[in-house]
Amino acid sequence: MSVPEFNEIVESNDQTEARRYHLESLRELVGNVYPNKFDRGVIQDGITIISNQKATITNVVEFARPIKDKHISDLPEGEKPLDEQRDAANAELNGYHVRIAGRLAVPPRVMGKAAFVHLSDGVSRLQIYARKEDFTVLKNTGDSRLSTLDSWTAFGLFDHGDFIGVEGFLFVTKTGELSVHVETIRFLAKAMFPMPDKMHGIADPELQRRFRYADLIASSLQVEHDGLTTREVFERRAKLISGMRRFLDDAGYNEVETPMLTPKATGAAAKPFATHHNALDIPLYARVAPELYLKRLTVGGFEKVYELNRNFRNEGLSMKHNPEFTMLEFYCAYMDVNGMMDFSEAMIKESVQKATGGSLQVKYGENEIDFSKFERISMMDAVEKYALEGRNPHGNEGASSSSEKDQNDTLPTGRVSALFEEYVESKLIQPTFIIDYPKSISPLSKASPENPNIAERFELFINGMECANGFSELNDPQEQYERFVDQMKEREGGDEEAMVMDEDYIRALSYGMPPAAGIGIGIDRLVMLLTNRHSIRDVILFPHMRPERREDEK
RNA sequence: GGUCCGAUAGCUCAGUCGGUAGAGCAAAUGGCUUUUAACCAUUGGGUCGAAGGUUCGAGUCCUUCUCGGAUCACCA
Repeated sequence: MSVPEFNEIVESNDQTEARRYHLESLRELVGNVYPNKFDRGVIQDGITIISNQKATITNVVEFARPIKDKHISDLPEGEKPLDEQRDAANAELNGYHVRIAGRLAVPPRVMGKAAFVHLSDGVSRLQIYARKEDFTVLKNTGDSRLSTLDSWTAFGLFDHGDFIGVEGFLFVTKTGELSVHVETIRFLAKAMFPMPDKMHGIADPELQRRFRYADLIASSLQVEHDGLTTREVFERRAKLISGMRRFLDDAGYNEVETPMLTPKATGAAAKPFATHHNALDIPLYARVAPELYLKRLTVGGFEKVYELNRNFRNEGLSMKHNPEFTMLEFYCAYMDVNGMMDFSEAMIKESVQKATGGSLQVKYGENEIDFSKFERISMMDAVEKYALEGRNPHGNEGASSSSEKDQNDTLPTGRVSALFEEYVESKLIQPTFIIDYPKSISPLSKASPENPNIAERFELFINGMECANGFSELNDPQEQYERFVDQMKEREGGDEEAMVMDEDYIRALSYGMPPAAGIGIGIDRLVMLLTNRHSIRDVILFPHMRPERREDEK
């Protein structure tokens, strides 16, 4: 196997050569060009107010803003503050020393004997102002510092994207922008590659996903953008997930982790990834769902239990499908499907608000999705409402619609679910629970007490996408055994996705499982809705891509 | 897997009817001590995704391939 040269990875061109030259020149001036740490802080009168890890650029900007606003506020666009306003602000701001660190968010604007540049911590940016013969660069090897002349030379070797740490005092410029008047600078790390285009970021979706780090840099350095930046998408994703965790924790749920590598791929109708354990010499499968493990835990006495983690399905990729995706599954003892719909609706509403910053309405493409109300409609009624438009689902002209409900148990379920998938799903834009599923397509679900052919099961559709799936859990081991046998028959009949017999699960149910309801919520799809992203690959940091191939391997 | 679209400088993109390869940003050099998409001047930078074909001549037309996007079928 041939190992590529460093210069093949960091491709040599005029951009990288310039940066390489700057790096070597800096090494001669400051010694170690990749120092191990930099202490940050905000200091007044020699007393540290905000120290070290908390003194991000964002925190420093938030700290200084009210001080500036006291003297200069509501400045109209393009207007400069009055001299006396600025003097008053600076009289106070100059008393604060700050040590901040960040990435050069722009190429330095050097004007002969003074320079401006913005530093970014990924969220906020803060301008620094360095004046020739007015600051020094600290050496990173030894305790000494450069002469002011060498310091100015070193400053000229900083590139857009480098990391530096600076110490200085706060002030506002003539244009009213909060800035740091630099006294000392420490070089922290070099960017060998040029930064993404400041106006357009990374435009090619392949490169956005393949080089997500560069895409994230672009979203913090880009000057203007429409909608959420890539960074904001993943911040919103994190807020949704933490909102859900908090909601469940507060409701008394236990978070657990069940096996990712399982001897049997069960719990969902899906094709698994297969692997092999060498020491045990057995096949293992990446899990397709944690469902049966979580229900074993309800047998074991965890009345409320959840797992928020990845599932793996060896199926096609699409706008809505990634080989690994994140699912929240939870189970609650003594609850039925109706209680579960109530609870999960409340949970989704609250965590959507946490994610959006309070709003229950989000724009998704042409649609506005309103999370404030969730409709509930049976699959049969949905088919009548959206698909048949007056025709009856049996194909018998003249049958009245009132009699159709009574005939649910005699309907060919294949026809209903086919009609549903073909005509109804795409019309379910607003959050809608579809209820009353045919039992035959719900092998882990309990039957309705009113109708033995209907499963107490629901799926939540939003913008035509299935976002959640829940039911009253089947806890009769004998019936579960028979359902597994039926599944195995379908498997033998050629259905690769039909479930396999899980003997230990039957054994677990035979110890007694309380009545319970459960749900699985597709987190990625929910994040798509909340961030107006139309491909699941845009809400997964590192989605699956074909591996890169080098020229000599082709 | 089917269909449609795309790949040109480090980045974002033009490139007309087949006739000398272009711009902005970025880079380099010089100027500028409150700029902010800094500005002014100068300079360098190209295997036009790959291979083959048609042609006097191909970024442009044709074929095949690679990668990506959109869309359809299966999956959540």
